[in-house]
Amino acid sequence: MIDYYEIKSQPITRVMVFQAYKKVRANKGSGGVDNMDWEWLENNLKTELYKLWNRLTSGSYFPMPVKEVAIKKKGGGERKLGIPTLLDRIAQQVAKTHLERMVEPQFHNSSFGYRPSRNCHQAVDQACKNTFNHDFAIDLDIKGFFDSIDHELMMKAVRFYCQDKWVLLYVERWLKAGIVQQDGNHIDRLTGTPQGGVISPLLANIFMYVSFDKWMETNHPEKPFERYADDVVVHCKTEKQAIYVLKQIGVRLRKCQLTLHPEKTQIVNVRGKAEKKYPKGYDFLGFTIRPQWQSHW
DNA sequence: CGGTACTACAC
RNA sequence: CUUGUGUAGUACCG
Repeated sequence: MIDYYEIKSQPITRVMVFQAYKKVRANKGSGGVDNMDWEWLENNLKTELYKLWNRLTSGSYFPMPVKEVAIKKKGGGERKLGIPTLLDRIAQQVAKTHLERMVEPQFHNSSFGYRPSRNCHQAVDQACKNTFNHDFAIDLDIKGFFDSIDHELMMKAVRFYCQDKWVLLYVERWLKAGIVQQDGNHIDRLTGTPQGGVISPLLANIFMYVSFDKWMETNHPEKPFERYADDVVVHCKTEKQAIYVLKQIGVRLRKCQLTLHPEKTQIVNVRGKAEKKYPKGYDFLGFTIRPQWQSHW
């Protein structure tokens, strides 16, 4: 339990809630488990936003479970979305804006995904540059990234960068929020952050900053990399280094309860000394990167 | 500068 | 029915 006096040091204002409402509404996304739609919310806007603000500031805000929806991936698989209620998405937007302001300046320069003023072209551009003077690249991907994020480690990471009680309280509640499956069954969420949560991409970046970016900086500072969410390229000079670093990364990520995707993770030899053993190019963010040239599809 | 309506791509 | 973050483009309103 938390009381008003603990959280009023970083007050949530009604303006913040209204701005968040406008931002979330601009997506025109569908409703969550309560089936509330934008038309209804607009008709009851004053009372609903006031109620939400009041709950957020008092610490009595509890999110509803997320609505699970399976969508087809173009790769052929299935992706499980966890769709929060409209009001829960608005609440997340309030916290996301606040938390992002605190952590964003500290993020690694080689992190490109889900970040303001950054795009995949910058990541691909940097990958191309690093490919010129590094013969080997590790193209790695994390299996079920959003779904496997450990809650305790996630909270530890957030706590390190933000001490606002209300942020910590609600981030934990959003992580722990239940799931209502399409057949109507309620299940608990033990790991992961919902794919569909406004704050999830930011939480993912915080998690990977601690688990990977910062770890690379201290343990392999001479190896440049580019990270876009869970899609990473690490550059190495030699085959031996590539094998060793990949192994170390695997160990590190496992300590953070993450697993490398066995199919999508590979060592690439961009200049042909070991051309028999490794592929000589790799796909990154929709581009194919090879030694002399780069092509889109 | 603020807001709306679409489109496309990455994850 | 299908969510989210980010980027880019086009049109429009104040």
